[in-house]
This record gives sequence, structure tokens and C-alpha cells, in this order.
Amino acid sequence: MKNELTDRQREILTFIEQFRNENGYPPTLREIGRKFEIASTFGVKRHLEALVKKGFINIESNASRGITSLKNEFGLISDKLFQTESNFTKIPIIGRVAAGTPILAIENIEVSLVIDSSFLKKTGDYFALKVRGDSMIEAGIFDGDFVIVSSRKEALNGEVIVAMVGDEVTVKTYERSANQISLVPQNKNYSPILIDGKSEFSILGKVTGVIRLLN
Amino acid sequence: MKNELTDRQREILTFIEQFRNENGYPPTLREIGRKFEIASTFGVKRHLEALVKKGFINIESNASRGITSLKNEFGLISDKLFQTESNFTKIPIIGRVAAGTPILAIENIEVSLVIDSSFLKKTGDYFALKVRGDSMIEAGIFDGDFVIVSSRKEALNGEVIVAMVGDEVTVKTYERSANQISLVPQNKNYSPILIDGKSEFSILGKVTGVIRLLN
DNA sequence: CATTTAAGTGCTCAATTGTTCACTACAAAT
DNA sequence: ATTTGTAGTGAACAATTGAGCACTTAAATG
Repeated sequence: MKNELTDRQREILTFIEQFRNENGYPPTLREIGRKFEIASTFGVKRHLEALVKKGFINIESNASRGITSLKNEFGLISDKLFQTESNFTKIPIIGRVAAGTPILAIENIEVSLVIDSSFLKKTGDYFALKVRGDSMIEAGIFDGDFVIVSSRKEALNGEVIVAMVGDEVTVKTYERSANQISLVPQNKNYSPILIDGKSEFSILGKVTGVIRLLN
Repeated sequence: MKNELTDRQREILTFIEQFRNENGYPPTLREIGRKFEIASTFGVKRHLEALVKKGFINIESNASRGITSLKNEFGLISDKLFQTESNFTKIPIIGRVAAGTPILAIENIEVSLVIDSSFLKKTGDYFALKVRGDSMIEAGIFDGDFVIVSSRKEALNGEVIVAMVGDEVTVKTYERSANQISLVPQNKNYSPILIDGKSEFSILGKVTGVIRLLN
């Protein structure tokens, strides 16, 4: 047996892939059969077994919709993108911004976001944060926006930064005078946060991008 | 009922996501129950119903493993299932758009932009435009921003759309009354564009995302 | 204190789904 | 001529799975 697919098998493999992309779960034997007008589940099953034997899928026994590990005719799809194109950068989205909870715990990283590297300046550490509140709307940063942040510990006047004040993370404009650091909101309804010697304060990074998703 | 998740619901949502990423298909009620030591499928089912009500998942009735359309706490569609192929989507950037006084028509396709597919819905054609002008600043769309546009020919009142008026492309809020279509800027200094029967007018798409790059 | 909401048990039932068997048919290779 | 691989029907069966009900517990709400 050659490890090449017959036309029929290729059709079915393609259908499984499409189905999963559309529905979020693989098809059942009967759903495949309906599509290809195969009346017997056994007919379908043997196609799947052929696909397993040839290494294109795995099937979890006795599990409904138990098709896993899709490959296509060219081999593993999962590796394909990373081999050919490497100009993407994966950015972790740092956990929930709830007051009082530690946010920068690295274990909190649940989701990543991949963006075109051309959006970023140099190589460096980036992370993303979902913004809460409207204190920066005049700078075009709205509640629910994602900000892309370049990690750094210092900032220049006028830059939009992400800072840690006490145990809260905040996005503000950085203003430093002779002996006073101000975190200035871009919204008339809010007042600057003044940093005195006592406050726990640190700069986490500079905002280098904003992403907003609408419905 | 608030649309926020309880701890239990978040745990379960996270588990579903992980399960799907590991296995390629969503878990059954009992598989979820086994994980969390919930003996009754009914207990699990009501968690899922809560997640549906709050808009984090959809469930296909009577379908095994019928959980679809995962969102996570950030509102992103969890697309790791499709990591195999299209974790990224290539979007053509088309010319520029007048967001102030309409200036530019569609130029040539310059560049493409690659973004994480979780930013997009699964279906549909997308393109991107670079916005010129400040007529939409109150909607958080600034001069120089990129808007991601889902191609469509119709719109609902209040949606931010990209439209063609004459031979110029513009980004505005769509407002339709009995017999009048208005393209409303989000900036007090500008007036709506009124579409009469004579104008050549067509909707190019709906703005589904905004990307801003800062220095 | 009554009510609501979240969380769960134990159970039954019906629908969905995977497994398996016997049999047919055809083309290609040994 | 016989085997092998592919492709299918039809039916029966068992396991998995989702749906639903009555009832319980606990915490929060008002």
C-alpha cells in the first residue's frame, strides 16, 4: 500500500478539515456519509481507517467525533507556516486587569496574539494588555482596546506608558518634572496620578500599538 | 445576570479550550464532569448554558461534542484548533481612505498585513485601509490608523462603515432614515454627508478592527 | 426571613454515534 | 487465476452522549 491518497480519500480528508474549521468539531461518520452519499457508516469508516493507516489522521476509539491530528497531502500543516515564514511575533496577553490581583504573574499568560513583525520596532520584549476604563480616550485608547507594549523601565516625557502603581497596572501619559512624576490621563474627567516617594511605582513599558476589535 | 463569568465557569471554559487544543475536538458533558468531579451531566450542562447565555460559547443541540465558537475572557475567538493552517490571515491593504474631506480613491494594493485569525470572524473577505483625516476621532479612529474591514454591501444603523461616494472612499458611521442615508463623521467639526438619489454610493464594508502603530 | 443564583446529585430516557458482520462489485497487481 | 485494495449496501447492536426532571445545599441578595 502506497501512502498516497486516492481521490475519494482526499475528498473526505478535505471535507473533514473544512467541517472542523466551520464547526469547531470534527464530523461524525454519518455526517461524512451524508455529504458523500455513502449510505453505510461502514463505508465511511473504512475510508477513515485508510486515512489512519496512511498517517493523515488519528481516531480515538469509541469517541464521537474522535478524529484528531489532521495532516494534509503535503504533510503536517501545523509546522508549515513556521517553517516558511518567520516574520511573526508572538505576544503574550497578560492576565486580567482586576484591581488588587497580581497581574504580571507569568503563569497568568493564557492567550497569545500573533502579529506581523513589521508592526514592531526592533526585537525586544513585548506584551499586550486589555485596557479597562476610559481614562485615555482622548489619546484614542478606549475601554476594551488591546495595547501592545514594549517592555522597558524608563520613559520620556509625553510617551504613553504602562506602569505599575501599588499593585495596579495603569496606562497613562508619562510626565516627569524636576522632582515629580505624573501619570497623566487623556480625559478631562480624570486627574493625574502623582507619584511621591512612598508609592510603589515602576514602569512596565511603552505603548507601541493599539488594537481594537469591533463587532 | 452579569455577563461576567464565575470562577467555576471560567475554569470550565478554560478546560474546554485546553481540551480542544489537545484533542482536536471539544469535550462531552461527562468528560467535563469527570475533570471537575461533577457527577451529574445536568450540573455540567447548566454551566455550559450559562456560558452560552453570557456569549462565550455556542452549542449545537443534540450534537455530541457540539461546543462551538469559543471566546475567552478577552473576547477573542480561540482559534488554536485551526492553528494547523490558518492561524494567520493575510489582508490586503488597499490605498488610503479619506476620513476627513474625502480625498482619495482606491489606489493600488500596496502591501498585505498579516494578523492573528482570532481577530477575525471565520468567514468573509477582509481588507485593510489606512485612514487619513480626523473625522472619526471621537470613535477612536485617528489619522494614520489602519482599519480592518469586512466586505459587505449593506449595513445597520450606527455601524462604522467604509463607503464609496462618487469615486472617493470614506469611513463614517452609517445612519439610514426613511428615505435618506447619512454618513456621519464622529467629530463635531464635520457635517454628515447626505446621500441623495443622484450620488453614486455603495457600501464597501464594515469596520471590524482598528490598528494603530505608535513610535 | 424570603428570594434568588450558583452548584450539584441521581436518575431516566431518547438520540446520536461508533463498531461489526455478511455480502456485492470492480480494477490492478501477482 | 487469485489476491489485494478500493468502494459500497444493509442491518443489528452496544456505547456514548445530550436532554430533562425532582430534589438538595450553600451563599448572596434584598
